[in-house]
Amino acid sequence: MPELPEVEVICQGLQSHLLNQTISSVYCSGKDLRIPIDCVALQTELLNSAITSLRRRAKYLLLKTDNGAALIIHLGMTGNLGIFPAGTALKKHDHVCWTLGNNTELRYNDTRRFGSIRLLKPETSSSDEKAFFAAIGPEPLSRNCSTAYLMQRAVNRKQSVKSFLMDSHVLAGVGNIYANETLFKAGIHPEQPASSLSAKQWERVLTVLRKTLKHAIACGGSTISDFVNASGEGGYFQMNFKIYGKTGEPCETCGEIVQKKQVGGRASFYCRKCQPISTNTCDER
DNA sequence: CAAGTTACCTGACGGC
DNA sequence: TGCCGTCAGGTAACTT
Repeated sequence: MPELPEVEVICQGLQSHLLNQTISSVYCSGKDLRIPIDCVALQTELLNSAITSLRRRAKYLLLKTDNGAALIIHLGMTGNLGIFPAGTALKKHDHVCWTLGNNTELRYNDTRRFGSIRLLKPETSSSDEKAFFAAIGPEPLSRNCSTAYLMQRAVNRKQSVKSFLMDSHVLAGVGNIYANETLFKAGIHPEQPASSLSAKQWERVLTVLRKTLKHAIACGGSTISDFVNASGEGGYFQMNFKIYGKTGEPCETCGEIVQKKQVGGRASFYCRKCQPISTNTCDER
């Protein structure tokens, strides 16, 4: 479910509920996520420490406590974090629950268990954090992501531009929905090789991507099936989808029927007229 | 080494 | 009603 905008919305929504709260107990369902959960370690490292910060990097949430420990949380496809009154009934697929000092609980719910919760111990959390995030590409909304950077990374890459945009080692936080939307608005076919885009096209991709991500964050993210923010409210950016999930419908721009095709193993939606497969070799480069 | 494929897991949906 | 196949927002290990 969650791509950069959804994780950002959750992060912002949780801030006021979590900051300065002391963790008084930790519950685990016993089922593992994508990586095993060490419940004993979660208890020993976090108990009676206070949450000092929460921020997003890529699709990860980084939560730090005053004893120097940290959690790196990923929501996978169906993960979510929410605040609930302490003691109320757990829901199906609630896998980790942190009781906080103000009589509330932070709960991690994840139907498919594709998410992950990594615990960084106080002694090594700083270097572990750096190492973990070093492998991930720059934030598309930050200044250190530029047209020049994307062009340079795309040199000699025969891979489709869509897979390239979704590669977390290249760019942080871009998933299937926003890759589809961005390429539609930029007028670029998802299967065009990354190395074949002109400077002008890369500029358009980055501009459109940033605009789309910001718009989605402002809308509270996209709700497909079950996404909700920390207060249990869905986002409404899905109302603004131009191409994602529109198979068989007329293109909003030109009326051509929207196509669906697997690209890099992921469902890809595009308009044949608005996103022509360009074999531009030298003219625009 | 780059790029494509598969596995991880549950649930919703459509066809029969 | 139910059984079966297909599909789903992500990531990383594996294969080619």
